[in-house]
Amino acid sequence: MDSTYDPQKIEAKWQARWAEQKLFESEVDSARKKYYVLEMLPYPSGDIHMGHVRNYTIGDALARYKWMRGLNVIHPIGWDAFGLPAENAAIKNQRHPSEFTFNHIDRMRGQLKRLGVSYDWRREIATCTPEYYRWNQWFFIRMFERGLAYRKKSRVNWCPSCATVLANEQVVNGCCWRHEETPVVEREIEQWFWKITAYAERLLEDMKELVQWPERVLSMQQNWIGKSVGAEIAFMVNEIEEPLRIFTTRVDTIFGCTAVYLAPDHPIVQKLISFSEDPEKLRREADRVKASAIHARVEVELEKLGVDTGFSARNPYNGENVPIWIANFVLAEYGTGAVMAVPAHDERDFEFSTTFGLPIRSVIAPVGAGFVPPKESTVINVPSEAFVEYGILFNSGPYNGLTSEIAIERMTRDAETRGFGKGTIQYRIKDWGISRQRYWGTPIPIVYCDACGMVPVRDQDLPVILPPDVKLTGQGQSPLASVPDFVNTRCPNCGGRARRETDTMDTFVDSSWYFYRYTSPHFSTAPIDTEAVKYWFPVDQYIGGIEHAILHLIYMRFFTKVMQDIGLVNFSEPVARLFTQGMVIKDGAKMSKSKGNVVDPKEMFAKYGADTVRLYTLFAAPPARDFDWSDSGIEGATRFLNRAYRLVAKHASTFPPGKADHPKDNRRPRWDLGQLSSEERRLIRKTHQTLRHVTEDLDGRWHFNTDVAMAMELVNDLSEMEESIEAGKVRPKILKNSLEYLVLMLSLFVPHMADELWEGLGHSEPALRAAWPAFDPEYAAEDELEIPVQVNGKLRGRILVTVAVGEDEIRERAQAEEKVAQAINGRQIVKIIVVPKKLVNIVVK
RNA sequence: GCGAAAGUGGCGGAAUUGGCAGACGCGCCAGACUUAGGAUCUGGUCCCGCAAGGGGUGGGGGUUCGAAUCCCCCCUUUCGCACCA
Repeated sequence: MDSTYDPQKIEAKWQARWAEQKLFESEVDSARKKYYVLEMLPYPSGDIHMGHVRNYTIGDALARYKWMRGLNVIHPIGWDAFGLPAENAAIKNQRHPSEFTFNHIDRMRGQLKRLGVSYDWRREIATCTPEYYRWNQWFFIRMFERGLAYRKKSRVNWCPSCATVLANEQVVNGCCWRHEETPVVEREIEQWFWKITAYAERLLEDMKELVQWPERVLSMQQNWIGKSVGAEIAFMVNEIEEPLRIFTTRVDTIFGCTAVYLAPDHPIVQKLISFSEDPEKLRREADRVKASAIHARVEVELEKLGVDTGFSARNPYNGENVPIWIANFVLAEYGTGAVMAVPAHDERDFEFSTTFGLPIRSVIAPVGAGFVPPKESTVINVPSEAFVEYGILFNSGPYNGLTSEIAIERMTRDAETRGFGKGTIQYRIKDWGISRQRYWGTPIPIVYCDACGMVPVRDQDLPVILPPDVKLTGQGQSPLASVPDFVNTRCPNCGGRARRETDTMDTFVDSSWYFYRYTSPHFSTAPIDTEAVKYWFPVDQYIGGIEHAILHLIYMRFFTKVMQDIGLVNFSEPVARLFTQGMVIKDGAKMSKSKGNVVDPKEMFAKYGADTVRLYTLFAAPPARDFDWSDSGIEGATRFLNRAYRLVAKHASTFPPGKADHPKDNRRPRWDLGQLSSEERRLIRKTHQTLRHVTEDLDGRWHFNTDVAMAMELVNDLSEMEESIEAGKVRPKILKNSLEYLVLMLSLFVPHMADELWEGLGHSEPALRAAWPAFDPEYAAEDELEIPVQVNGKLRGRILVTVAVGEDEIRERAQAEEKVAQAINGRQIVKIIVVPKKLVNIVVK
């Protein structure tokens, strides 16, 4: 072993050896307990960035720890390889997207190997290969068969300059991201949807199982699904005798209804216009309201705007006629697209009514305010603001005096028995639109036949291969439509002439089930090998960025529920524990090319080595928080590694050579603390304290920065003890034991350097094959701890006590009593209460 | 506006359940070794004070022998949702 640290040499050596020894390869083994560590698969953008480094370093530390704890660990990686950037690059350079994609994968794979992450590379997948995407198509067909995949007309963002469809993310301030001057227009085209709304309730319900997910992610998902319980009530439009359904969560306020508002896009609007006395005028005004609503998607704050249609609707509860307005703030896509206006008890209605001079009628009184409801039911109050809480009903006919809760229940029931309404549940979540008018994605396996209609491709004809020769222009609709050989086909049903669907799937489909595929990446008769999934699932730990809190992490849950219904899996949630790491920022902003604050991992590997980059990444901040990169901070990390390496290497050379393989179980040498020199005691204590900290932290808290800090302290202590060690005050056996434990701990964070040192200490196998040593509570106890002493409840200073944590409380007490007796010289002790590490409470006479 | 999280030195951050605030590292200061230092090593580094001592965890109040930690009010920041009826 060299006496100085040469990361480039060491890292190349160990990466080669790990691969040679197949160190990270694992197989189903029902005799052993498994552990599935998963990190979110990267998009092959060309080079890994610091966010990747952080993500994979966290996962790697965990995987290595679980391995050393004796678990059968699966730790896979793959590529989210379809998507827009490759297609855009292809358009620009007139090359094929696969060329970019596979080039990028090769580069990034090399960089991940350079980082030394413990992946089982045999399980690598790329979602753009037919072997993978054929199963996307298989899932599509299963969805189609179950009525979960359907087609409907839907709005898309269309850039007139590009002459193509834009994803929502490509719309910037209402304009195209490539043509900042060109406003995006809406177009209606037929698109495929997956009925995730059918699973809304289960997605909510099963959150109960996700006890190890961050609260933040769950509340974001809950918000996104947006369940609200309410009622649909039909008002009758008097002039055309047609019912108009509104949705409300507050049917108890309906006696305070003074108008009905329609969304500008509500279907009945056109009808009202045509029946209007002055259709031209109403149309003009309706268009004006509509235009302001569209404008609102760009603006932050929308000024409320509306127009009275001149029509009126009958409130079924009290027979009262109220005007029908078109209002710009009513959403067509939520509920029924029509709402009742209760200005006294809704802030938006209140604002609208005061602006347009509509009447305001209170019908709910605050509970317990000593409020006496007015006897006259015609009284119109004019409050200064909307009262939106639940309360007691008045001015509400037969429902007067009821609480809101009871009234909602009873009024909903009455609506049902009298036939003008019903209780309903609304969700904010919408069906998942999966069609993309793009080339670089999974072809949708549907054929259109004039005779048979929409027919799914037969399973045995999958995959529908993405044709390689396509002229990508970025203009017009789906590129696949321009390939006659692809489009023209035979109907799977009748054999007649037919056309293929030319849209491709959203890439979120790819990432919704990729982690199943890792367990049997080459399985050829089904998307997954159910035996392998049975063994490896659920994912024990999933690690990734918070930016996927909603889309990916909901789609993934949805997919698993569908798979459960198909009978592919026998559980409903795929991920037991989720961890969302913070972002990597520099100079106060997220690293990005446009900001010019990017730190390239490649350069860091070349300058410092992978271990230094890993150590710094873990040390600079707890993984859950954002991490602010500092160029001088990493210098500290490399300094530490140099020091640690030299220290261990120097001592290692003094130990007699010989076979000294670490035991496969976690037995450890034991010493009688009383027989040791104080230096030996100090070293053993520090070592076991560090071990305890690191062990407990990896088992749950995940503040790896403090683990690294503890390891630094241990190295600092060893340096300070250098003279005593040279003077022979610490026996080699004890010193070597401490150094070994130090190296095993370091192997989680800086595996290459640790393996080099581990070998230097006489071990023939990598540290990963060693058992994680158990800390000894007695050794890990604080030595001579200073503890506050209270006498009769008053603080009386501090004493030094030896406290053992855990097991033997008697010993703690005996020692404490003796010392305390000395401390309070001679007074009679009635009672002593010892709280280890915290407080000695003494009662004296 | 609603919801969530967070406010600790010059900086990143420590302080498992209330118990020595500032671990560990960066930076800075001084020194050693050096032709040299952006290498390495040693010492110092919350504030006031020569010192004894006192003050100090966004601000104000409270509970407690004891509060960065628990409770109430206020301020600030970040993130998510933003007319969802």
